[in-house]
Amino acid sequence: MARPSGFDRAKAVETAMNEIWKYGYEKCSVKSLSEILGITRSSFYNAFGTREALFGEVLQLYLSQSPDIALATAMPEMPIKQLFTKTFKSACKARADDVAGRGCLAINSVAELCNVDEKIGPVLEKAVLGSLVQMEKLLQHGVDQGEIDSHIDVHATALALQNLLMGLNVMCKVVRNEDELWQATKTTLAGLNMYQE
Amino acid sequence: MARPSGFDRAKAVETAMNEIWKYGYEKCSVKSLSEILGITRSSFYNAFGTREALFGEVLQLYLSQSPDIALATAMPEMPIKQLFTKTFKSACKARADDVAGRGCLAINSVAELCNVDEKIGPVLEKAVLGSLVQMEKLLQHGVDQGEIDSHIDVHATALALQNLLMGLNVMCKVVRNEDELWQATKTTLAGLNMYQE
DNA sequence: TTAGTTTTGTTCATATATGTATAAAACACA
DNA sequence: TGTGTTTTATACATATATGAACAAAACTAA
Repeated sequence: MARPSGFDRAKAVETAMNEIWKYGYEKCSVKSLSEILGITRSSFYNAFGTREALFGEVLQLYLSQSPDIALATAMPEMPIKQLFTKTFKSACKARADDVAGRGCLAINSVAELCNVDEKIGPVLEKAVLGSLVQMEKLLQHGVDQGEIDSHIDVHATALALQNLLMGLNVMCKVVRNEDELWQATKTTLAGLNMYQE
Repeated sequence: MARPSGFDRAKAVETAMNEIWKYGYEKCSVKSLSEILGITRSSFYNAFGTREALFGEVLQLYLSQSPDIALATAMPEMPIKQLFTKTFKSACKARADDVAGRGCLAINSVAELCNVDEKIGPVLEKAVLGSLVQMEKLLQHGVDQGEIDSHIDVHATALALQNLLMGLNVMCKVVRNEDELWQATKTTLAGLNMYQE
């Protein structure tokens, strides 16, 4: 028994995501976000609490549909090298396909907010380190399966792959062409002996 | 025959650089910058014209003293692989040594402003693409000298190296440890067959 | 010392920003 | 049809933001 909200909260988060993705967190004030969502600041504060809290929701939504979400699979069906190859390739495509050249919301935010914003910084850090751990797990799985050479340094290779992914997500802001993004990525993947169509 | 400035302009640019490096461009308003420089906004506008113009000067200063400036050498004395190895290693050290974890001002700005700010975006883009071209030149030089295998794809390798550099400059915001940064970098460099102590 | 020029201080104008407080409206359920 | 709860609207308070305009101060070189 309460008055229902006059707008779709889930859609609002998605709209906010696209706005923050395009312009960055700092540029998106409560005022500007409220205007784009078509609600008053009053409703904004009521629905989301703070801008920072909304960002948390936005980040979760973003991560759940980012191009590299495929790597989050607990136990992949595919061979690991194929999984990496396929995922990185589709990331290149996704980045190049974005005509606005927004890059990666998460990585943009890391660059903008890590070691700057006391609240959001650690959240982003955790996401990156989580991805790194996952890379390591996948590699170890590949080693265990006999697919990947057991002599490799799993941790170092995971760091290299994470670095490749982050680099790609910045590079794509400048290199807008899928072929070149893929050339950079494929060359590195192959060098790490992780390339397999 | 004119009243001299009451502050050191060059030092002011350096102070502004450190401020923007730490907090990012958008967070540094003319008001906050003026306060840190110890001048009035009036003097700020008089001395620098606009915030954007100041950023141009800041970027130039930053680039002239960034860890990877060594790559800008027209004709290096050192073997190319050694040059890459040494430069990337010192970049890892510089990033890890920064207790504030500011990362790279240029890359932070690329993430923040490319495809967002109409004026500054293209300037940053040009800097990145310039660096890429320089990578390619160095590689070609290495090939010409017989140091580097002539079968490599010079363009693709340059893209991979540029990607490595950009990745490192974001990674370092989260991975604050020199050893791990270097592991990531060394592994990739070695994979690209560009590692040589 | 004065004339010319630049720097600096102050004010004006307008817009944005965050967050709170209070009142009005709208709805669901009993 | 009330009643209670939440949403939405409006207002308040305060701080920041940009940039222009104009006056005052400070300096140099003739």
